[in-house]
Amino acid sequence: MEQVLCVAGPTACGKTTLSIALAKQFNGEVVSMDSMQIYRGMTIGTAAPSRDEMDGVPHHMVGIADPSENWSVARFAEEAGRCVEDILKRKKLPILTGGSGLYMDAVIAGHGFAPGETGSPVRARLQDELKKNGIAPLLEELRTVDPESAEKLHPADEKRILRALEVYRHTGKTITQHNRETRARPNRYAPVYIGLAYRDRADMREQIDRRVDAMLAAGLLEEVRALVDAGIPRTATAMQAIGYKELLAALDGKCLLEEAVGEVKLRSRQYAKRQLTWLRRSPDIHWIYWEKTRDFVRALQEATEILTPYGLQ
RNA sequence: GCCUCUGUAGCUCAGUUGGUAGAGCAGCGGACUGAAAAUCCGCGUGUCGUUGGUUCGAUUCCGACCGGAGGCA
Repeated sequence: MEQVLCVAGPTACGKTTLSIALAKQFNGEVVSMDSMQIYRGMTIGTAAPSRDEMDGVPHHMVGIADPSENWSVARFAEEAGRCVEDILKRKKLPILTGGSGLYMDAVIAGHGFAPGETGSPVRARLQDELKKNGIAPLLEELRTVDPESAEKLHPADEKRILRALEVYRHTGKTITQHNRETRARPNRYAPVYIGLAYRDRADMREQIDRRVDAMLAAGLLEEVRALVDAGIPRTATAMQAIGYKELLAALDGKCLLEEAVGEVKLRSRQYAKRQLTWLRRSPDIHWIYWEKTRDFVRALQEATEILTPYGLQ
């Protein structure tokens, strides 16, 4: 099985910088594992690497989609999988870098997802039923066809209840069944994980705050305005990105700019916490911890030591 | 200076006709298989401003003091 290098970690922890250094040292190319960096015209708010930062290292899955398109994990994994294949074919090392844990897992597993998509008739129908009758009848329906998942899901978790029913209505097979089958299949790639994180939560918070301020100074507000002017609907998936939905509220006059900025910082650190929760369950990550500040020279050195036993050098 | 209001969790505030207190937000933890920067779940972390008094018992009642807001001068 072919090896890929993964750089994971919560937001604002230096994944981009480290992965570019690693790409240079190991003859690699970066494949972004980020649900929002795929959208064009959102470079400031998603902290997507600029040409300058890339420093000649080829990057994939960044700025490849129009913000009015609604992408999903499934579509992303398919496309990113192609990039990885292409890199391997050219005898280079794929470096999977990004903070969307589910996306990274999906690319490594390479299994595909059960059918269904945003805006499909089946999903629209389900949402309609939810709106009309509430979640209770739908949860009841799920209980009769897939008691296991009905048991596992919290009654308030409407999104997943709908999804479970969607899979069943599409295929006649339960999502429990589907998940069991895909989990049993071997992964498509052999990942080597490097995780970046701050030792101290307070230091991470400071870095996040600094970065949000830097984003504003770099013109985040103008970037958001440009998306609005381009006619991107407020309901677009891209507009759910942190930094965008909050500043949009300020542009709409629903709050002050400084309140919106505070909200961006808050949502960012809550996001970082969720990312850590996701990553903590994986025992295979080799963590590199920042003490107070980010020292990339030391991190690159540590990473190199971590990777040597895997035959990467 | 006098009068009125006010001081309870990190923040905004509820409450206890006297039996040491609880919401929202924040925070912390968890989940996650086609919206994932999304979505969902769990957890109260406290010298009840300080200090005397009354009382079996005071965060609650009374006094003084300290801080804050407003009014009158």
